[in-house]
Amino acid sequence: MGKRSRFMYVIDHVKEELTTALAQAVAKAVQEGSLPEEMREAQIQLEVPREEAHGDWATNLAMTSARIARCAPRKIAETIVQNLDTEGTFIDQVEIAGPGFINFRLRPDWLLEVVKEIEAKGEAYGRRDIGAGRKVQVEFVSANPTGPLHVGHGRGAVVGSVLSNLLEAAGFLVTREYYINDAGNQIVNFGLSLEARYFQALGQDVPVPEQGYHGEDLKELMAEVAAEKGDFYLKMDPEERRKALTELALERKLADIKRDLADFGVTFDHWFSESKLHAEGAIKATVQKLKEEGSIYESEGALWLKSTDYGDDKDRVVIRENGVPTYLAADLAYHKNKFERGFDTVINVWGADHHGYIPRMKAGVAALGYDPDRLEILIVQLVNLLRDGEPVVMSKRTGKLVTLAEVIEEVGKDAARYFFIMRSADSHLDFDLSLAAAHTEENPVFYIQYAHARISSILRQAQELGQIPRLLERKPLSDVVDLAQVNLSLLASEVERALLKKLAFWPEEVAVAALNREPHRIARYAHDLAGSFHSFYNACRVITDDPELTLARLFLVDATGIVLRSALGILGVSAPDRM
RNA sequence: GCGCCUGUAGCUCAGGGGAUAGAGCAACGGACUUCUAAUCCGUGGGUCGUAGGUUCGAUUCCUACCAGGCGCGCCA
Repeated sequence: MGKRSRFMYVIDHVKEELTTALAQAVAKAVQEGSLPEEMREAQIQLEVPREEAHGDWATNLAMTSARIARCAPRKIAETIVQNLDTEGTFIDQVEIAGPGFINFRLRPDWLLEVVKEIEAKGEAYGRRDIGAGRKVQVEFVSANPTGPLHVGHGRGAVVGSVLSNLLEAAGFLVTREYYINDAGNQIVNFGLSLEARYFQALGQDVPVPEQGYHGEDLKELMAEVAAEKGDFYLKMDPEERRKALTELALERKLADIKRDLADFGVTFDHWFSESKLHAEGAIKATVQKLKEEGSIYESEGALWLKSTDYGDDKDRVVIRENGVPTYLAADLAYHKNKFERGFDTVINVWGADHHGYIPRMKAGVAALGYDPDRLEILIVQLVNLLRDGEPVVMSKRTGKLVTLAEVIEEVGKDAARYFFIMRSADSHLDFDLSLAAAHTEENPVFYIQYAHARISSILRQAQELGQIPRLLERKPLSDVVDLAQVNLSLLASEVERALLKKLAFWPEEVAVAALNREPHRIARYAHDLAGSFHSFYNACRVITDDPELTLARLFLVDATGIVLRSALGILGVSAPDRM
């Protein structure tokens, strides 16, 4: 039952039964001549009706095929229903309603299978093989190492990290990558800024260049360097000096970034250096390849990519008049490198301020001979930082933003991660620091975590009272209690069934979220599941003097805990045992 | 001017070609001798930005317009 494949769940089994039954009914009706031949082509769509009264599942098949069958929807529905064979399936009742919906009600025991499945699979319940082992690279954050991470980077970091976890759960082989922009013009400016700060630290009045980096962090860093090394760099050749200072600063800034991200639960498999592309001649090779493809021309002394051939609205410079490659050139070399590494799909998580860059990047990939659909770009809208409902803008004259480290410090890792992922990526996010930091009331993170703490608490008490044997932390209850001896059909109340149904849909949720690249769905699911659990908790006492009922409910509680941990695990939010 | 995102309850947002549009917060009224009240139950609250179009059916898709955000470099 639902166990044909490792990744086929009760929910999939039910959907398949419905689809098969409908398809066979249509085929039979066509054969009898009561429906026209064209009906065989009809697509079968299943949906979960909003209204409980409309059953567990419904299909609009009769309505969508009314035109093709040249017949009134309700008439078609009747014909289909007459030919429906539900023998041996979970389908219990079928009715025609409204303009021609066919509504299905399932046998109540289908939900009990879900408990068995969750107990059998543990936290693997919900895993999918829709990725089928295909290799996906997710590139995210990739903030310039010339300054600290700020709040804006936080959202991209969480979206990328949760999306990666989600894709892994869906059966993709995921590589998480950070592209370090440690070359090019900005690094020249970075070096000049460092040099100026260094001189300043030694008491010389040298201004930071207009185009340079004015942040306090560099001032502090160079003050440290001056304190450690004194005037060591002063006597060096200026070019050597800037190079040395740049290398030292990049190393330290990158270490800071890695630490901040690690504190945020964000890790990477690869840190990819742009400078490596320059050093290895990859940029030259990429431009050469584009030339061979006929996508490069010369004009005004520069080399241009004919990106308009691939849908961009203007052509783009790749090699400047002065011979220096543009950022785009490096990025094209980088993406060529990605595809050469064998990724089937490459996903870039970008801030909304970079969305204008998409057409030229896609064009470049196409010009290099790769299918541009293999490059997906997930745009994450910008974050409005608030405190008590009031905007928190620039903090100082230099335009210094609130750093990610400060936010984590103020609201904690779990709350920060949840707030960054709770809205869809294309919605502009209001992040209210005071709300996220609130350890009481209206904080959704604690609402979810509290549900998990309650679950742990119940299981703890059941053990202390001797209702169940000692259980290893976070192991399924079925490890110590024989589930076959438990009467799960006692889980029959409305709240219990609502909770079971929520659990049944977890694999479906993982699939939909992964396919649509919508990690925020997992946050919503976790919140909904916690809500279903809280309602159950308040309506049903778990530990009672009725051992049979107690055991059945303990399994429901345990199964909820397992799924809640899976969802929180994907979100990278902790699941506490007490609060 | 052109492009991308957004416009849904007082606020923040889900949802989505279907049957009576949802959640959280805020407001109001209830529930702790019982496994954690960081919880639950109930009430009120909506021309789904505006106008057209496609469709058996549009809040959802298309077009135009209005409003907000972001972007339109031989910057990254």
